[in-house]
Amino acid sequence: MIVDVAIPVRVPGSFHYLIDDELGCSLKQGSVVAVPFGTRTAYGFVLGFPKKAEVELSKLKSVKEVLVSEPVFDEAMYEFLKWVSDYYCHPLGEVFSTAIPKPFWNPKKPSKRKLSLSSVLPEEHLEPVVSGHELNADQKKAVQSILEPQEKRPYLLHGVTGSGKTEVYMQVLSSVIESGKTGIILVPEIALTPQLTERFSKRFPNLIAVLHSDLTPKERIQQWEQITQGKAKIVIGARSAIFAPIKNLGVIVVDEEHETSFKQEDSLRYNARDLAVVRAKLQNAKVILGSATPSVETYLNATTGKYIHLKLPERVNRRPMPKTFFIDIKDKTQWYSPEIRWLSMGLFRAIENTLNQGQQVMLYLNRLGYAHFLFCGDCGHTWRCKNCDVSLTYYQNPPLLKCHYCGTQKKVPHTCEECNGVKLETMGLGTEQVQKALVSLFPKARICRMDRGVIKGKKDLENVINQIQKKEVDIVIGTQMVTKGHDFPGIALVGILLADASLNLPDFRANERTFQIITQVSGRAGRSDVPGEVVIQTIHTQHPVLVAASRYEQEEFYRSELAARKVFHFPPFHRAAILRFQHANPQRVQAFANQVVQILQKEVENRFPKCQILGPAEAPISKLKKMYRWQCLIKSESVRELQSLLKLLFDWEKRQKSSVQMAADIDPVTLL
DNA sequence: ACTCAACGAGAG
DNA sequence: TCTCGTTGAGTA
Repeated sequence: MIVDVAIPVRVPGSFHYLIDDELGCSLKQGSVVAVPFGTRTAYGFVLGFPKKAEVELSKLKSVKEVLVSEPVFDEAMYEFLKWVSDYYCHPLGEVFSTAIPKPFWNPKKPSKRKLSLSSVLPEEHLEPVVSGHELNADQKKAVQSILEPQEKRPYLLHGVTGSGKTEVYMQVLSSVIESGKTGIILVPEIALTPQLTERFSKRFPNLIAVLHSDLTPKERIQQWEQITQGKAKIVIGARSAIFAPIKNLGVIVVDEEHETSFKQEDSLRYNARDLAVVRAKLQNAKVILGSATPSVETYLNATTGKYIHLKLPERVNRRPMPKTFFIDIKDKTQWYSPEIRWLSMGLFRAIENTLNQGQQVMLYLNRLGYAHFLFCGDCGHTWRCKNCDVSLTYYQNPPLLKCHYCGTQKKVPHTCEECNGVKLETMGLGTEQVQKALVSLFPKARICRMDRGVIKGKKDLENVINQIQKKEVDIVIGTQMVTKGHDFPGIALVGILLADASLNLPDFRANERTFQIITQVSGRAGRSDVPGEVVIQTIHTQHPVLVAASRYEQEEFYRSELAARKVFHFPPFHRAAILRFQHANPQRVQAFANQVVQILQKEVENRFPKCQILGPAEAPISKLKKMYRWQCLIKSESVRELQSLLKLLFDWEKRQKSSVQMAADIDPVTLL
């Protein structure tokens, strides 16, 4: 008997093995087996039982051991994962290993696990909390529309910050479960949304499985088994939860669909939001993409009718949107002092007022550490990472220079390594510096930071959120983290310190990002009875993106952004793929990249007129972890052409057997 | 991904 | 001559 096995290695395709008939009968598609692979033992997923082998029978080795006989994926999941492998140009075995938790396919002690025994659901019966508050008219309309059985298209649930999207999700889930089906809820980072998880657990007690990155292997298995055994009806999780093996799927919700954390940025570079749409289609389920600031691609789909556009234009209880003010921070007369140029007198006064009224303040700055970099005042030398060739961020507490790419850190030097000078200076503002300055400016205020520097895990985050909600903190200084939909009712003032920071990034999504950040941060203000206020410090007080965001003129923003994307051939009108090349030897990567681009150019001329090849060029981070990196960009109006071209290229690569690594990033988040 | 053999520069 | 680190090829 021959068995076809997908092994998690960087090789496309699967491998054939022999197995004796008797043992073979215990296997099914989806079983996990140990097989000899080269000189070592590998684990692999059983795909099928071909009648004939592709290579001579004598070359086949035998399956060593059956590790898990009960399938870890079903037919529907197999179809889905094949689609993923094909679309993202990634080896099938690696797709399986990404989708299925490691303890299932790579058990430390190869024990033949029985999958059907342990039950961990608490047996006590909790009464479900019935709907928190009554839905308003818009929410009701949205729920009704989503539950319309004839409609197969995805939904964009487009609701302003604080409009109660979660209530809509819960109502839909409740109906779906009543009809005997199940749901998946994807959230940007599960650790960042304890509130949403808690609300769902209260509303649907004993029916929720939660998947997040800091589960222990044992907990992960438990949650996974809740799902496979059909006890969990709702899975809540970050991007990888799109692979949850739930049966009878009725709906997938992607909350904050515009968030870039749905995109995995290493190994299999999939986008869980896009896969939600694909999986829903394959399994005949509904899909809801929710956001106050939809991604430009989703917005386009909603306006062309490919998706259904549902709007929640009002905040719950008719709370007004916060009022917005601009302050021109390049105007010297606005500076708090010549030393503190990043804070305007206007914002200072606003903070003072808010504190005097016993309300909370949130300040947003998307830069970790104390300063952007360290340099020598004598010779101008800057400290850079030896592995990655980027400047090291300066941290003051504890004093360290850190690389944000590879994580290397070292002690802060006292003298310049080039000229022995001692006048070391820093440049660029970070949250540590803001905190330090505010402590002396507002000595009575209780100040906390909310960024990756102080929040290491789920517990830290819960603590900080609790503190803020209990009003044990007066001023919160935060990075990205504060934009993620948290509900802080006491915040009356939001200050955006450098609104331009994200505008000037060399990225085609810079405008979109900025618009989303400004809107989302502003949305943290005024969530209770006190009306909110937002102060935006900027050097471009007239910038159309900032103006549109501050006036809540969304249609205006999307209209002009879409027009620009069309003119410059950017997504969503053109699709993109980046090919990345890596090798320890700089000449060899470059040569290989050049060769690939030549081949691509020739193909474009012959058969793929809608594709366009740009590059090759050194990658923006030309050296990462001692590997030299080159890349090229492929753009195309036609997804099909782009896909065929890539298929062709990967077939060619397979025949080359070059030691230069080549990997594709399909639908990249950034083109750099 | 992982592992092994081949290759080549440095120490005895 | 021996040893260690780097590089390339193959996995059924």
